[in-house]
Amino acid sequence: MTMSQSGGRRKPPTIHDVAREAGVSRGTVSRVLNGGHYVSPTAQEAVNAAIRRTGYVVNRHARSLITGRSDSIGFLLTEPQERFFEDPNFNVLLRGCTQALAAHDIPLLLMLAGTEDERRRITRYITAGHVDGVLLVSSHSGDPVAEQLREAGVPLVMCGKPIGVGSKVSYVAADDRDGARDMVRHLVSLGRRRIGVVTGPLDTPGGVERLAGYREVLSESGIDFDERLVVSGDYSRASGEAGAERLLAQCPDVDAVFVASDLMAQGVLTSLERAGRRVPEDVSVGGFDDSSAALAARPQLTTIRQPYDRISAEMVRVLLAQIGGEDPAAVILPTELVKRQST
Amino acid sequence: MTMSQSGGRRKPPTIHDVAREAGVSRGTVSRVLNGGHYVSPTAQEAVNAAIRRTGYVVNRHARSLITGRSDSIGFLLTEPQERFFEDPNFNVLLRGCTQALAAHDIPLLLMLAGTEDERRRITRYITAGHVDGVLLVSSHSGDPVAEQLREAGVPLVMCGKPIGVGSKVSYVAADDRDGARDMVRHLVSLGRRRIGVVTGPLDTPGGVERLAGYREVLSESGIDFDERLVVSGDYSRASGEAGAERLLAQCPDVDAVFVASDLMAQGVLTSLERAGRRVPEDVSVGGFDDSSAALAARPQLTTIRQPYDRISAEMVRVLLAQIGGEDPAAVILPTELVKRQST
DNA sequence: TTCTCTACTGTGAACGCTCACAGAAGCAGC
DNA sequence: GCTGCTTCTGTGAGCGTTCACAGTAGAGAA
Repeated sequence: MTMSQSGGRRKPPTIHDVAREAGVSRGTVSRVLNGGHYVSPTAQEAVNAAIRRTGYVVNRHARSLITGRSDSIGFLLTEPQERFFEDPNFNVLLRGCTQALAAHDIPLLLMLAGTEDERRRITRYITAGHVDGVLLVSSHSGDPVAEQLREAGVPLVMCGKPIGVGSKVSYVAADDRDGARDMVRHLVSLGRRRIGVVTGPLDTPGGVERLAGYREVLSESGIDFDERLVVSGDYSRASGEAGAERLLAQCPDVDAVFVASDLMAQGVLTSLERAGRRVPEDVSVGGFDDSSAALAARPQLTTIRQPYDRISAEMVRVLLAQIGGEDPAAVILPTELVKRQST
Repeated sequence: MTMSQSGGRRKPPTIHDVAREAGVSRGTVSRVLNGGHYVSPTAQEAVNAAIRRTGYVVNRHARSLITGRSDSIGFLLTEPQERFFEDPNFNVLLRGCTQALAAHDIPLLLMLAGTEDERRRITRYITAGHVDGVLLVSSHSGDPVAEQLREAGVPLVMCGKPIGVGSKVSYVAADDRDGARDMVRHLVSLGRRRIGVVTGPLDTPGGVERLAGYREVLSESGIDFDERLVVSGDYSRASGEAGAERLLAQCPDVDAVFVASDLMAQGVLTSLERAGRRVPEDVSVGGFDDSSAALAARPQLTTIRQPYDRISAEMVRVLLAQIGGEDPAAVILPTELVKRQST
């Protein structure tokens, strides 16, 4: 631990120093560092002891120079910054990914593409090979970035099912349709019959699937579909508020609302309160995500839990597999109904 | 643009290829890449053309290997993950820092230290020299990480004034005391006299300063200080809610509350509503931060705007200066009163 | 002329690592 | 004995840069 002497930074020990200290060659030290195959137990131990004594840490740049890997991955978010500021789901995902990557000793480079310029700059950075792979979060449908990265041969995993990209890109998503079914069945079981829905963007698979689940349950329950009960939003709180207002105007007899995100559901609660409707007595409200917004809402939201911890872990797993040469893969994870006060 | 051919990744062009293409030597290309001093206009142009033609991008690892710099910086957040999930201020800061760094073509490594183990792992990573400097966000007072990094000689800038660390560490902060004064003066100007306060953690300078500003205005306004009007929180929504409850129990005649963060103010609003107090008619509520929580709250919060865009820009500026050899610096930025519906 | 100075250019030597290869040692089978 | 195989180890080369240094050319001064 001679390293942590206060003051300036002295020159750190190299693999050479460790080799000398352990009485072996550079090659042997390198082999120990990279899995320890074809190394005698004696040498193994001597090297490990030398590493501890010298405080050696590998120089990642020297390694990368020769291996061609950067041993770092990018987390790319192509959303307007307002959404990043508002939606806590990103933070959960971000945290999950850093954690999963940390287990592999891989740093995460944060890339926020709020504007077109930034998108271009970041795409150039990535295709230049400065990261080994990319975790891409983008609900934004017409987003060309996925296609560009795929074409450039950059390993890529998306969060949520992509649209308009061939089957060649990996993704990890929750089972949107099934989650929606669970929620709407729950609302039906409470005796609700005039169930409104605030959808996500209908040019994204997530938005479409959640609406599809809603319709399925209506028909299996013998409830007629009424298109005036359907309004669409963009996952933002404001769009939830506006959506609920339209809903109330079109169908004053609405007795439940299935909202495609917790954040929009917060907005729905605001509108309902302003309109004098009590939740859950007059109107039941169901959210989607189980983000911190669900707990922050008054009343606390009944919602569909997306397993973000598993989603992020799977994203990392699939990405690393792909970097290791495996084919792209799609992973769908189950959701869960969480009952709270709003229904 | 021969690079972006679909399919596998071919070997990228090196500085050597560019040199050959431009009819100059490696050294000249390198000089052009690094500022272009001592290069003739002719050579300059030839090199730039060759770079464009070949699609050359510098290999950062090779550069780092020789310069000893990593040309990347770490954004370290030592907070429990619940806070990261709940508080949008982190996102604003994160966005600002990535943006400011992007202008220098420096990637940001995200480091989230939610647990003690992670803190250790990350500290080891940083002191190993894998980043050139660290942007540290930590309200957590007894946090040893700043001192450790300082001792290891790692360039460091903190967000918010640090406690318990010598004057040797840089920081950028908003003028907490002045902001608090503005808010409390505003409440006084509305005729409020029984002004409660929900403080931040009192083992942090931010928490202490905002309380100090409150007391100063009371005394300049000839209002007696009543310690039953003071409760302390930890910046979380829940602590705001609990704080307001205690406040109402201790001083039912409270007619205004100055809350040291917007998130806590949201909690305060919840408690006041439950207690049947109207905001702003019965009780005025003032927040602090001007985060997205202030706009999400009902009614929208009057608050003190912290200039997060400038804070992040200054953090990056100071950090880069320090990496360049300058001494640590402290920067205090002015705040601004933003009037909305809650007062 | 010759010398000095400035502006520019090329070259070899690193930087710290991994990888391929060559070799050594031990052991079995003929 | 030789051959082949396995397990282990050391060595040289090279990854793509930058940096220090040596050198060249041209201008101006002595």
